[in-house]
Amino acid sequence: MDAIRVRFAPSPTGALHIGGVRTALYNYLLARKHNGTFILRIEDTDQNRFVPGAEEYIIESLLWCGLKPDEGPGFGGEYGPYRQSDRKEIYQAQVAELLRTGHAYYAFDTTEELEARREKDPNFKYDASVRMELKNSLSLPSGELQNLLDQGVPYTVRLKVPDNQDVVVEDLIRGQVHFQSQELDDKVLLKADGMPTYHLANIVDDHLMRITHVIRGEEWLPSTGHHVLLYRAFGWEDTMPVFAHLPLILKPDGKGKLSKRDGTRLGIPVFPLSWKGESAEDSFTGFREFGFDPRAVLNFLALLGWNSGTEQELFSLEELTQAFSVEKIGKGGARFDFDKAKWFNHQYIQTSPNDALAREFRPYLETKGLNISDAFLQKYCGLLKDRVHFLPEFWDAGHYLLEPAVAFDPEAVSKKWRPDLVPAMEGVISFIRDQAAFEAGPLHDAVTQWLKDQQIKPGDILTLLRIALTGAMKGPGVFDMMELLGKEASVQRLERALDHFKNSVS
RNA sequence: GGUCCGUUCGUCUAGGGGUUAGGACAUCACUCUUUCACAGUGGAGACACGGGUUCAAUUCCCGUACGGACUACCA
Repeated sequence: MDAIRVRFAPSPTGALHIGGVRTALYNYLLARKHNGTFILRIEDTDQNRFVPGAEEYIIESLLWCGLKPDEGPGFGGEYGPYRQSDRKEIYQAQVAELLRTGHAYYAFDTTEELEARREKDPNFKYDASVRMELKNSLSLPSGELQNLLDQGVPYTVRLKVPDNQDVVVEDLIRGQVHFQSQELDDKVLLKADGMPTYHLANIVDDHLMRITHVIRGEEWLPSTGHHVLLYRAFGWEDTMPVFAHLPLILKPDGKGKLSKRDGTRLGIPVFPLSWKGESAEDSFTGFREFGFDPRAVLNFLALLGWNSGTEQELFSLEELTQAFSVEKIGKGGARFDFDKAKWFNHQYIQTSPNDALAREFRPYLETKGLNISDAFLQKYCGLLKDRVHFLPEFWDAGHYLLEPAVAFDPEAVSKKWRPDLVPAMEGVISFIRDQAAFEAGPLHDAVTQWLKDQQIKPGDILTLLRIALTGAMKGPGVFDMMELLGKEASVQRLERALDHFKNSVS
């Protein structure tokens, strides 16, 4: 087989949807698996929908996920330019060819005329059945055509869909899909502004860029018949890429495909990176800012509609590459399950080295104005990572260890504190103060032995020590926390807590 | 409306003519942890429906229902 060349071809009309990231991922995986080429192409042929910053956003998103294009705007490559707005002349030349061979024709119908037509007949389709009633180079007397062109009357170029052809698409995921050409309308190929439509541009570019596989969203399946016809019209059918249409990502609840609205509505990210739009309504929190590890995002996305056929759930990008195959992509839409995404991220946090976690968490700390040493923070992250799903939770789960003062939970205190425990508490604090080895293991052994010797019920005291350190009935092991805090800070906390306990009403 | 696509536990899915229909998330219980988590064990939980084909269908075929996408000079 020839070297595989795939492309991810987003349109810079705003933030890149998470479904787009999945499409990019599958393209990337296929390319990597076969030592092929992963190409980024920017489909910016709609000047009205162009959004400044969107292209940068797309690229930053891909890079954050680790999906670096081999070719694309800013990435080099022999088949550029990779931005469709820079390829205008190419499309126009190709359209001229189609016009010459009779596979396309000029159409002078205005948007208003067509709208009026659709209003009269909701089922109106610009196709062979009505072609001759409309204003185009097929229906116009030959002199009239030249006349209009000379006058500079705006026109579009449409595909002349042939009659009675069975168009077959071999889809890697769905098998054969048939279209009857008479059901297909004469799609606009070149718009009045001289820009190509998606249909024209994607065929021309895929051909010229020697794309071997088109992996794209299911929304393109209905127009794939047109695309095949276009390859035929150009005489490129023998090198036509193989198609694979991906199932959609569905809303977490209810019906329909996942939309950006669902993100705001449910308080979950649906974009890789945060995006600031014109309005608050058009601004979103990204997976990155939510505290996701890109590896978890990729892992989650990969399994949304695809699986290896084994029971493995956790995959590195390299493992995904090895295991991936387009044929194993499912056909049905996949519901976006945020709980699963959360679980994936938890897995990555649990297995991340403490220094990496500390490095990633530090920025959150700085927003709180706290300055904590690397050593402390690394140990801290190690102690807490089992109970954290997202990076920012490192704060919620253990902030009492980072802040000087502990806020005591009155309920916990009243549940565990009894005034007759004063001597035992004073005793254990002074015992702890006398310990030379301030490491969790030895400290644990020494204290529990001491409690035993003093005939004090460990349950009474250990929980109080915990409350003293954390303010509540939660958190890492008591002696782990003491080791982290060090003797001085630990004892100080214990003494302060005891004072607090004594003053509490019990 | 038309065209096209889809349908296995609540969710993501494995499987495939004869299986106790497997796993993961979520959920519940228990164990561990003198806390909370993590982890472990166990429970509950699915082949949309109707017809064929077949000795046998969840699996193949056809319908129906339901869902979705598309139906722009947007991608």
